[in-house]
Amino acid sequence: MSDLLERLRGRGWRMTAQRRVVAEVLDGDHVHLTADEVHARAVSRLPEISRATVYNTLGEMVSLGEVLEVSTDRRAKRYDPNAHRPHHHLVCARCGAIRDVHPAGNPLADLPADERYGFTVSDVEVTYRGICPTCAATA
Amino acid sequence: MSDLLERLRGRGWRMTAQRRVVAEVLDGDHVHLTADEVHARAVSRLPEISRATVYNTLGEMVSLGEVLEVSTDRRAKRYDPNAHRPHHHLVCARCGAIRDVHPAGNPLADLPADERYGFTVSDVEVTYRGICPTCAATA
DNA sequence: TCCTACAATGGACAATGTCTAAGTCAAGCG
DNA sequence: CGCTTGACTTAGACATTGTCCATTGTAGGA
Repeated sequence: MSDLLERLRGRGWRMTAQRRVVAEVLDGDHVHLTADEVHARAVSRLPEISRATVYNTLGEMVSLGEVLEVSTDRRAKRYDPNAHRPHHHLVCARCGAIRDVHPAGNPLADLPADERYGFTVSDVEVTYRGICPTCAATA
Repeated sequence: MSDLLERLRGRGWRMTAQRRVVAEVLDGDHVHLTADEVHARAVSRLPEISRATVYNTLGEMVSLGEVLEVSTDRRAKRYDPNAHRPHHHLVCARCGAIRDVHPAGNPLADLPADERYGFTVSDVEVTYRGICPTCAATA
């Protein structure tokens, strides 16, 4: 049984077949799926699930802090079930493949006070870009 | 006369009224405009300019490396004429305001070899998020 | 089992960006 | 200066991603 599903259940979520399927798809393999990819996989298990429900469910999981939204390009948002280990992302500029990475150092500390313009800075997001080995081989 | 315009001219660009207007709008004040905002401002100087031309022109300036594309949210891409000074961005989570910032340190060096998964990493993009003073005041 | 509030549905709508076919024009050339 | 030509512009259709809403369905408690 899925950890993600367990955590959601423990928060008093009303459990429905749709929500179960979305959680299972997300938790299944730790790739970073788009909402439409989640929908496609969910449909194969529960054919009548609607697109709106998938969007709603993903949005709720993000609000609950159980799933992270990742936007590495200007295309679709991606959903990352690995919300409880802070991490950043490494993206292939050619094929869009994404890996979680854990850089050393704390970029938040690297932003001096005189570069904060009075903002209350609470979060930082780091995206590394490059070419993955597969794309490099077929260059 | 605009620096940006000068640089573009020096690259053998065919100079048209439309391209001139787009370059002037971008270079005018160093905010980070969306494509549609650029279009709106361009229209006020050259009423018959089309949306497609603005998109095309911005895309060409990005390809030439004279302008940077910035995607800080899921909404529109923004265009940053400050392409020749490397920098990162600080974004207000509430109103979307963007400031250029220059953090200390080099995040590229913070990614150890065993976290690179064979990628050739060439670039890193850092987005700080927080609340700007204006939004904090009206909270 | 029945109720009721919460969830799901599907289809319209919105925002952003891309493409295409046809017309227009900048700039080099004679 | 006036052609010629191919690059540029245009308008609008189309694509993608995401949101909204009114209606229908259902989980879970009494």
